[in-house]
Order: sequence, then structure tokens, then C-alpha cells
Amino acid sequence: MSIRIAIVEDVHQIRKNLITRFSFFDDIEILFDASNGIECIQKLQNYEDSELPDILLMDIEMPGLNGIETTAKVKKNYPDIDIMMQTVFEDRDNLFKSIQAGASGYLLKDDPIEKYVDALRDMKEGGAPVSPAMAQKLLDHMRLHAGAPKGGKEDFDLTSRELDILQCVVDDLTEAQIADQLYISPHTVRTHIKNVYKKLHVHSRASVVRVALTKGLLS
Amino acid sequence: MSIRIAIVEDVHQIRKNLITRFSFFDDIEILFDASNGIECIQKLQNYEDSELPDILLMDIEMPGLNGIETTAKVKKNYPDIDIMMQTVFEDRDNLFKSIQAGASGYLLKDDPIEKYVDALRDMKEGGAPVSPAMAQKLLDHMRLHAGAPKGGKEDFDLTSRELDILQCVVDDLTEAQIADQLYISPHTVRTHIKNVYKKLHVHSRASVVRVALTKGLLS
DNA sequence: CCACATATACCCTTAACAGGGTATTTGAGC
DNA sequence: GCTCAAATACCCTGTTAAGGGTATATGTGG
Repeated sequence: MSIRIAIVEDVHQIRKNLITRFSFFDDIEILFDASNGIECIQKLQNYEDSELPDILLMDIEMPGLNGIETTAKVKKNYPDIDIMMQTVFEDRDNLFKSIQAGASGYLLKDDPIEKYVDALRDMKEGGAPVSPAMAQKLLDHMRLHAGAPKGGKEDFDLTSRELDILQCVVDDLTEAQIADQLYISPHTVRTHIKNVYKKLHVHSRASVVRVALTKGLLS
Repeated sequence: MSIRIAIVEDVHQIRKNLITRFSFFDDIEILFDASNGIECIQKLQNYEDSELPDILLMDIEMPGLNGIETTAKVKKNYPDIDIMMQTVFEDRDNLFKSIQAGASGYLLKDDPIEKYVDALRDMKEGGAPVSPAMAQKLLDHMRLHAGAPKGGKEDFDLTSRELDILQCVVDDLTEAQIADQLYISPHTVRTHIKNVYKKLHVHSRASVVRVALTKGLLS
């Protein structure tokens, strides 16, 4: 059975392009296209329940009703329609907002048409195709918010001197300033910092600060 | 640069099969294979840090140390190694346990070898390839457990683009990486970062991370 | 006493950042 | 139509950090 889709995308040229490229795939049937959310919702009203599209291919950035708002409205009235979001780049905020609104898949606009088609087929089968870059953000988010309450907290095993160094790095002192403050050579500071990096598994001061604050190594 | 992987899988026949099928792809280099978690960890110890595999292709069901336990141990000692889980069925429990343990990708055992290779390439690029069926479960879970963040905080008046930049800096991306991710020139990234520094009254990435986390500019 | 961890100190090279400019384009608001 | 904020892009130079070493002194525990 073919996959019935509709395209919601404000840029005329992109719409046309998609339609042309989809035309080479027999199992993709384009019911209509719309240039914004309002138009999309209006056109949906013209269809009988049994004639509705399976999937909306939805641009996230549109004038008027944007993709996220449109998704929320569509899912409210037509919960069986799946929404495939198209994004230009992997935007964390929009990703989570889209999920909350009810989108099920995420494609990048410069993905090749074959990926689009594969993703649409997967979605029709009940899957939720998510680009790897997006999935990365999803997983990071889940690891953070699912907490890590596994037997005792992570132990980075920093020595007391390394904790001194850690505090200084969080306070954004340069190596020379740390050396002054701790009355040691800048070379030694360098050595300590390298050891802290190894123990925290990071490669930069910015990450040291992030780990120190999120894992509560200070305070 | 080729992708250095190792295969952890208890069934001899499947291991042999994978190795044979991967051999047709020049950019996939198989460093070793192991029939269980213990063997895997032992073999990893034979490698210098710079010689470690990029990715472990890990079976989830194995006698002795299973895939999830092995993943947790490997990530603890070698956080830079990515883990690609192979599962026979989309098992919700194992999925979440794997994420918590640190796996980044999920393949189904009957996926064609091309999917395996694509997924490995995506992962090497920093993505997290997740099969659509798995992603569906992830999204369902997130929709249920998503909570609205708080509001009413100190306002540094960052533009939305500057917030994008801020997130990237907290994620410790280099200017070049940020440029790639946001599809803008590295010069522009520099400009945005300078503007963020002015607005936050800081002069370094480390301070950006500190302010962002302590003032809750993200979430 | 010996092994080990800790803290100290120095060398090198390359990559990245920080701070100072200027300039163009675009869209919103007056 | 003009102004302004925002986003884009490029130039310069100097500083700092990152990653790879090696080496020494000083404890403590077995």
C-alpha cells in the first residue's frame, strides 16, 4: 500500500523540488502541499477521515503558524497522522518542543531523497526515524535527566591539590594566576591540569567547569 | 580516516559473518572480536589509548558479562569509545538500561550490512544512530516524562542565535565545530562568542560555562 | 627497603582562543 | 524611506591552552 503524504513548507522552490523528487518513488503519494500551518489545517478539513494523509512532512520554520504549533494542532484533531519534521540544523530547543507537540521523526533538509523515502517507509511501519545527530541530543538529554542514581556517586578520585586546581579553573584563572595563588611553578600547574583532565575524561577548561558543576565536585 | 571497530558477540557464526560482510567496506577496520564482555575488556587493555577502537559493536545478550554491563564498564574506563548495541528485539527495558550504561546507537540484528556501515559512519561523526522502532519508544517515554522548565530568571538578554552559541560552548565545541553545526562561517561564530562574552561580562569559555550553568541560562 | 602515589618542575609543538577592528545584509518598527 | 538590532563575514595580532614527553623529591604502606 502506498504512503499518503502532504508537504508543509513555506519555500515554494523546496516544495516543488520535493514533489519532483518523490515522483520517482511509486509508493509515495503526495495528496497536497501547503505553504504554512493555516493552509495545511484548512486543507486537511477537506478530507474524509479515511482519506487523510498518513504523514505530514513539516518544515519547522514557517511564517504564521510554525511547524511546532501546527504539529500540536494537527495531532490534537488527527492523532493518527504522523508528523515528520524537517529541520535545517539540529536545534535542541526545537527538537524537544517538537517531541512535546507530537512529532515522530526528524530529517535534515539536506538529507538525500532516499533517506526521506526510507524514513517515510519506516514511519508508516510505526517507527520514528530520527537523524543520528538529533538522536545524540535526545540520548544526552535522557542520560542527564534520567539521573544516575547507581550505587553511590561517580568518583573521580581527585587529590586535594587537584581539587585546588579544579577550583581555580572554575574561577577562570590562567595557569600563571593559579601558579601565583598556589605558590607553585606554572609548569606544575600545567601538570596538575593535565592530570585533572585525565581523571575527568575531558580535554578543555570549559568541560572541566561543566563536569565540576554538574557532578557537584565542588560546593 | 577509517573507522576502527571491535565486535563483541557470543555466537561464533554471527561474528564470522559480520567480519566477512564488513570486509567489503574499505573504511571499516576490525581490530578484534570477543565472545563476551570479559574477553572484550581484556583485549581492550592490550591497546594504547591512541590505538583503541572508535566503536564497539556490542551484542546485548551474552553469557557472563552481558552487553549492558560490559557497556557500563567500558564507558567508565574508556569514555571516548562509542558503543553500538545490537539487539534482536526492541526491548524497552534493555533500551533504557543501555542508554544509562552509555550506549549511543541501536541496530537490529537483521538490518542489512549497509545499515550497519551507515550507522557506524554516522556514529564516527558524532551522531547516535537509533533504529526507528527504538526511537519510537524513546519518544513515547520522553513525551510522558517531559516536564516544563522554570521561568523568571536573570536576563542577560541573549538573542536566540547567541543562545545557540552558548549551548555549543557549554557542549565544548570548537569554533569550527560550531560553525559546522550552525551552518555559518567560523568568523561569525567568533563574532557571536565575542558578543556573548560582552553580555555575560566574561572573557573565557570556562566562565561562559560557569555562568550558563549557575544562572540557568540553559536547561 | 621498596613500591606507589603525590607533588613538584621542565621541555617541546601545535591548535585554539581572545580581543581589536570593519563591513554587508536583512527584517522590524517608526 | 530611514533607523536600528541582529546575523552574517572577514582581517589582524598576541596570548593561552592542549598534548606529548621526562624527571626529581617526598612521603606512606606493605
